[in-house]
Amino acid sequence: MVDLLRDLRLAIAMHSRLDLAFAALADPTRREILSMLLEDDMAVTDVAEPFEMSLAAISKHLTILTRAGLITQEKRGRVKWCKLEPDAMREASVWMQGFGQFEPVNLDAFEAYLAELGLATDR
Amino acid sequence: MVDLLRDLRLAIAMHSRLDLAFAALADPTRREILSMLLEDDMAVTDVAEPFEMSLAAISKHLTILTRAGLITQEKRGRVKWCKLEPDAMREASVWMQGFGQFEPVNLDAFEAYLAELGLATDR
DNA sequence: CAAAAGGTCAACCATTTGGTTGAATATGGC
DNA sequence: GCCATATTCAACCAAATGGTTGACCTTTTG
Repeated sequence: MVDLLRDLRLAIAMHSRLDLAFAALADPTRREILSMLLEDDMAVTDVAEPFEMSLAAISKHLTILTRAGLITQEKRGRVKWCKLEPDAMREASVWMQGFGQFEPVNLDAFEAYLAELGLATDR
Repeated sequence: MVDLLRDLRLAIAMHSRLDLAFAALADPTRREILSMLLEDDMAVTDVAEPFEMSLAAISKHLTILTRAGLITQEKRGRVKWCKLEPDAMREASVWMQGFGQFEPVNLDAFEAYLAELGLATDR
């Protein structure tokens, strides 16, 4: 009975974590931000720079990414640094891989994909 | 120049396709439906049966999954069959795998994960 | 100390989302 | 032909989302 409740809680928690991750990934601005952070950690202002929306909007996006566990933010002085947290994507990735065995993807393919995106990610 | 436009269109299309896929995956009901379809193709009514929401609501969820390309629907007689389309998840999976090399996930792990979900997916 | 820089907060707004209900549109069975 | 079954459509609703602006707080710099 206790186990049942624990499993239920776990299931609910799992659901909501996947909810947060996928919902965070559903927005192109946020995916773009993640791509940027792939290259290096960045300050909030620098993350915002290439976008045409307000700093406040980007700040919100970063909060959503943080709550989803996809990035972490650490304040040093007056600057808040954003850091990619690739582990958080693993859970979602595991969930997805249950649907057909995708052959392990090599980085080359991913880079080719990024290159193909071109304008959108080329920075 | 033509190539530039083509790439731009491609980038936009790519974005929206990923948007649709991730947004579709962000809802627990829809993920649950995908899990169900993992076992077998199902009619809309049968998909709706375990859920506590209206048939119309499930019908909408199925439309969203279809537009995201995650399932296909084929009408035979008065019954509309829903079929998992695992390939559609590959693109999103590829995108995600760019963020850290996840070791190839074995099915056992996924089944263990499903088992752990227990109540939510045990049918 | 005063001013500038880095971020967030709060209030607001339009749009989208996820659900409902009741009517409508096939299709199948008797 | 008629009724039940399978599914969608349309109108509606509450809540969430993604954006804005202006005020605010904190830290650095001159």
